[in-house]
Amino acid sequence: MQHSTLKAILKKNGSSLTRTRRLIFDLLDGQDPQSMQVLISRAAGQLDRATIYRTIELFERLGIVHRLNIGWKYKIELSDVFTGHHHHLHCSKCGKILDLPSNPMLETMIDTLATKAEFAPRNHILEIYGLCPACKQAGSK
Amino acid sequence: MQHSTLKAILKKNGSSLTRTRRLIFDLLDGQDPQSMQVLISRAAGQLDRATIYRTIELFERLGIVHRLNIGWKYKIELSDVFTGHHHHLHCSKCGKILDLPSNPMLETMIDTLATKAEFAPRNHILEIYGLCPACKQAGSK
DNA sequence: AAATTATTGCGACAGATTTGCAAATATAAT
DNA sequence: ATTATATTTGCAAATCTGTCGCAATAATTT
Ligand SMILES: [Mn+2]
Ligand SMILES: [Mn+2]
Ligand SMILES: [Zn+2]
Ligand SMILES: [Zn+2]
Repeated sequence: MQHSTLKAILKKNGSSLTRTRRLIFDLLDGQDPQSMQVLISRAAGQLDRATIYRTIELFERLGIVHRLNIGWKYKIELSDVFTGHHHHLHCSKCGKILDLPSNPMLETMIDTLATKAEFAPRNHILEIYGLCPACKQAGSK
Repeated sequence: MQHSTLKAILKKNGSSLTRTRRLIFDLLDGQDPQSMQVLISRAAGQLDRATIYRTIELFERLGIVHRLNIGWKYKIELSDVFTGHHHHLHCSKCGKILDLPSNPMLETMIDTLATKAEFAPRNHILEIYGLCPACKQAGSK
């Protein structure tokens, strides 16, 4: 639904919005973070593996997506530009990843702490691990 | 310098502190987070690749080390037990990784926000990206 | 010391990511 | 619209990363 923004970002960097790129964007839009393997299999028959890697690399370079590490592997999700800034709650039991909307107090505190350390913060990633509501329930029976 | 703590953790889990394990621990002690490739090359001639992977896996399982997300790779550092809980400031320019000591207010706020979302937080990772003091200076000349 | 158990090295291997290059597409110039 | 130019994609091969089975070594127990 944000193809115009996507196109603008690409154009600004001298690239164009091709069928391939729209397809990959759509695979990510509105979904949980996706692994490369899932993206590759969802695009099977339409796109080559190498193209997907190259496109994700391009998207990351232009700030369209970013990578999240999940244990050993990583997953891809659209960047804050498309989703709004948020953090993640990772359930250690069922593996689900929930979004935690950003909180102004928290954001301010993070920037303040970094600044006090003479650092110039630009952005950050906060991943919280624990039990999701469902698994927390199940555990306390 | 914390070989006794290391030995205790290993013993508690039915493993022993071998020369190999002490060597890998020492490669991590006091250093910035290390990539597997660096660990492997630093131990070249002394330890096999497979042994290093197996040892890091063991260390992680026992909470001796943990993995850190750096872009789409990861690096290893000693866990909070040895370093104290802290976060990281990543310089986007020179690549340096600085430690940011944990702050009680921040920790509380993170746990509170997760709890409000019906989640049971156990731990978290906060990585801040931006410019380190040196690069910030250089940029504003 | 002998027996038992844990640890390590050494291939071989499977999966993930990258690369070179030719074919296909898109964009710019007649 | 056609031709020239630059970008993008697919395909196959190469490389890198992490894993596994198994025999050799080292540590622990009897
Ligand atoms: Mn998200
Ligand atoms: Mn650190
Ligand atoms: Zn869960
Ligand atoms: Zn720097």
